Formats: sequence, structure tokens, C-alpha cells
Amino acid sequence: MTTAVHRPATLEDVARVAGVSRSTASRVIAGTGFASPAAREQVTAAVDQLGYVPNPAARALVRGGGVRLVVAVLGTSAAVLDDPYVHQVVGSAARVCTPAGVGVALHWLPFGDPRGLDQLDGDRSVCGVILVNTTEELLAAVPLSLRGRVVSIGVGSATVPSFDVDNAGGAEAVLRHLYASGRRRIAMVTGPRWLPCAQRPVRTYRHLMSLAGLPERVLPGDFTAARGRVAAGEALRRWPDLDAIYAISDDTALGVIAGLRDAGARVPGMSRWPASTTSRLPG
Amino acid sequence: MTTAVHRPATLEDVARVAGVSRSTASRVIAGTGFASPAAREQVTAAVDQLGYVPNPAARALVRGGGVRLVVAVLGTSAAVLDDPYVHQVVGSAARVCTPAGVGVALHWLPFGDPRGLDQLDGDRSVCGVILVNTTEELLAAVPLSLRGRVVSIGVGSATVPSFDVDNAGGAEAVLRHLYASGRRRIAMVTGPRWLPCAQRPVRTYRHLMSLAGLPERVLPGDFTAARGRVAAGEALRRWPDLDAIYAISDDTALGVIAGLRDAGARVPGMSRWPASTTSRLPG
DNA sequence: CTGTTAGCGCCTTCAC
DNA sequence: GTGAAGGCGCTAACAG
Repeated sequence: MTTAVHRPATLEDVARVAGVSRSTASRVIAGTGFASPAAREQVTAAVDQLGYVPNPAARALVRGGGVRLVVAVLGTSAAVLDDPYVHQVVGSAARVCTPAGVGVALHWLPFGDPRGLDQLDGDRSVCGVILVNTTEELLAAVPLSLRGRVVSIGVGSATVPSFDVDNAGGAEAVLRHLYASGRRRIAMVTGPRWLPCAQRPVRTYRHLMSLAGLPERVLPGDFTAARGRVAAGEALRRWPDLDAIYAISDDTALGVIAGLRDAGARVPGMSRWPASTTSRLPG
Repeated sequence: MTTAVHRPATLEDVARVAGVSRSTASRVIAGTGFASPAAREQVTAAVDQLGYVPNPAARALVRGGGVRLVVAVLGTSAAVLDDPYVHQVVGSAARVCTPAGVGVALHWLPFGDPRGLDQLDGDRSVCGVILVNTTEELLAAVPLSLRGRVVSIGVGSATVPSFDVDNAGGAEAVLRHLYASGRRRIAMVTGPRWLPCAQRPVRTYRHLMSLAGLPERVLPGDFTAARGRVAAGEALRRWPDLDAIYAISDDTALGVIAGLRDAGARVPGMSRWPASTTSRLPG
């Protein structure tokens, strides 16, 4: 029955209501240190009577921990931050961090400018960093004081642990599928040249094509739909007999599909259709 | 040339190096209050000599502001937090909040349980809330002390401002496109029944179908791919002459495509093909 | 214009 | 077992 303006409860309030000191309240709430069953009882009662929620900011301040996990994405422009893949990383991170009172931030690391990371390690509110689109150069630019708080998706190093999805396996599955459905003239739109972990699917592609005695047709991409669209046109021009395009990243694949439609090709199938049949939105 | 362990610089350090007091340093850094050009100069020099970054947690603590923006998603299960749409909201929010030192958190609001919001308003570290999948009930459950810090995507109220995309317009564009490409037996897989803003495209669909003298074929969906897949099968069973399915949400659309392929239908086109031609992954 | 003085909410030694 | 005291890094009044 709070009558006044509902000011969020503080530890002080809890302690007062529970009839104990702040220290005791803190101990039972943080679950650290000793407390008599009686005190414990009082405090927990007070907590949910007041709807008390510890303030992560204050907690982080005194503990020296941070309140933000940074997803740092290397790219040639800030547009990388709009990539669905990045969004998925951020979303998953947010979900995991929320119960711990940790928020997620999104940083663009300009390609070729290692100072971005220096800024992060001067920030006491950062408790961890996830590197996306990691290169060897980026790994080398990780400040010492950030070690132990950084992980990488893709390539890692002795001081930066890494994890990744099975790029090669995925590529193999897709290509075997295309082969099984009869495709024999398969082009590939790659990821950026400078990204190490994007080379794995390319190697797999080259390997499988050579195994099957099929021609290698590689077009450089950059994970964007725009590039996929253009690449599709190039592919059709260079290799008119194409019967499949393997594009890395969902965005690129959608761009490729758009590009194929632009050119009047049918997807799936890649056989041309009469231009007049091409659907278009009403003006 | 720091030799010792690189402890992140504090305002105190900056003030000492600049030869001024903490207050002065604070003023020029926060850009608030007066400061002589000379002092300003000293301080900024010290700042980037030390690589100083203000601590958002400490700042939030004293200012009474928060350090986290919460994206709160209403849904029947925690799985809603994995939705690509939610990820996009979180990603965009993170991008915007990062420069302000604000992190993003992701909360699931169990459908029919309004207490989730109460917890948020007891949390001093929360500076704002974005409601996703908002219903009237949810709007009514927004605590008074949260007013002014909450916005909604979709429906809003007198105290909760809202914004939204043009659902109806999007639906109309898609349906006109299908019509223009010759489709006349178009089914629709909807969003959840309980979500107000998901009803708009349904109304548009019904309206346009009746305008064109076409049959209404509506199947309930829930934004998931799984439901889309099942719905596609149902649609084919109930209306074997179908020549298009309009699905709301990308996930649902992908599920529908998968369901159509399960049933041996061709996409795009929706004409059946010989089952033997159906591609499948190699074991 | 600048420095001094109080805290923000919480945790963590310390005595008791 | 418990309380009192100090401080995390920063800003917002105040005096000078």
C-alpha cells in the first residue's frame, strides 16, 4: 500500500523494513556472507513487499564490473551494423545478458583503424567484447588490458578465444544438395576477401568442384544484398549456361535472387523466361 | 607512455593531469556549465592523452538515469525472443543507444501475466522500455511510474506513445502484386489473433479479396516458421486449387515455402511437380 | 569562472 | 552473526 510517488526501493528501504542493517540486507540479497535464518526471512519478505530490484549500475560501480557487453563489428562502413547476422548476435547476447543486469552495445570498428578497440578498454562500463568479422590484424590490435574479456566469432588467437559455426560443413551440404538435384554449372558469390573465416566455404567450393570435375566460377561478394544483385548479373553475363548460384549470407542470396529476376531468369531453376512474364509491382 | 598496469583512467586522473579540479574537468567533459578556454584546452588534452572514457554506470548512478533500454516482448513463450523481427528491433536499438552509453536488454513478457512490467519499473537501471507485440491489456498494465519511459510498437494509448510500420500498405502492395501476376486463389497465413496490429493486414486482405470478387481463405498463424509449414499443408488440403499464399512475417513465409515443398508443390508457381523430382539433401 | 562539499546505491573490509 | 564506516566514479549544488 504505497501512497506516495512510487520511488523505486533501495537497499536502505529494504533494510529498514526488515529491521536490519544495510550490510545484512546486502548479504542475503547478494547471497554472499552469513545471515541468520531469521534475518534472511525478514529481508526476503521486505524485498518482495517493496518490489525491490538491485541497481546493476550501483552494483557494477562498487564491484568494478561492467554493465555492458559490446558487440564489435569490423567492416568498411557503419552499414555492417544493419546486417541480419549482426542483429542475431546482438539479440542472442541481449537475451543471455539480461538476467545478469547486463546490457548490450553495438560498435562499428572501421576496417583498418585499430583505435576502436582502445576506446573500449578505457571504458569501465564494458564487461566484455564479442568480435565479429575478426581478422588477424584485429586480433593483434586487442589491447592487453582487454585480454580475458574478449572473444571472437571466427578466427581466434592465443589470447582471444574464439568460436564459430561449421562454415565448411554448411557449404558442403549446400553444394551436395545442388549437385544431387542435377546442377553442374554452379557459381559462387563469396564473402569479403579480407575475412578469414569466409574463405573456408570458398575452399570447400573449389575442392568439391574440382573433385566433381566441374568448372570453378567465383565472384567476390561482401555479405550485402546490393552486391549479390550485381554479382548475379555479372555471373549471367560471364557464364550464360549457369544453372545455380551459391551465395554466402542470406542477404547476398536474396540479392542474387533479385538480380536473377532482373535478368529474367527463373528462380529456382535458373532457366530464362519470357521478359513479358516478369512480375512487377503496380505503379 | 603508461608503464604500470593500464588501469582505466578516471575523472580524477584527468583533473590531476590537466591541473584542475574534478568539477572543472567534469564540466568540460560533460559539456555542461562554464569553463575557461584555457581549462577546456588542458582538460581535452588530458582526456585523449589518457584515453579517458567516462563511466556510464557512475554517471547514471548520480544522475538518476539508467544504463539499459529494455525491449520487452509479449508472447506465449520465451521463444518469441528468437524472432528475427525482435532481433532487428534489438539491433537497431543497440546501435542508437551505444553512443549514449546505454545498453539494450531483452525481456520476455509472458502472455496474460502483467507482472513482468512491474519488475521493470522497480529497476533503477532501466531508462526506457520498448513494447513489442503490444496488446490493449499490456498497455493497461503499464505501471504509472513507468509512464514517459515507455513506447510501443503497434498500438499505443494516451500515456504510451506508439509507432508502427504501414502494415496495411505493405499487405496491399503484396496482394496487388500477386493479382497482377495472375493469381486468383490466394490464401493468407495471419499473425497471432491476439495481436491488434496484426489484424490490419488481415482486414486489407479481406477487403481486397472482396473487391476483386475472390474467395477469402484465411489460416491463423503465430509468426513462426513451424506454424507456417503446417499451415501450408492445411491450405493445400482445404483448397487444392490454390495458386498463392500470402504469409505475414518472414519466418512464417519461409515455413510456408518449406511446407509447400513437403507437399511437392513448386515455389514460386505452386503447380505440383512429380514427387520424384523433389530435391533432397544427401544422407 | 573555479574549487569544495555532498551524496547517488551498493558492497566490503573491519570491529563488535 | 551483525552493524558501522569507507569508497567505487561521477555530478550537482554551493561558496569563493
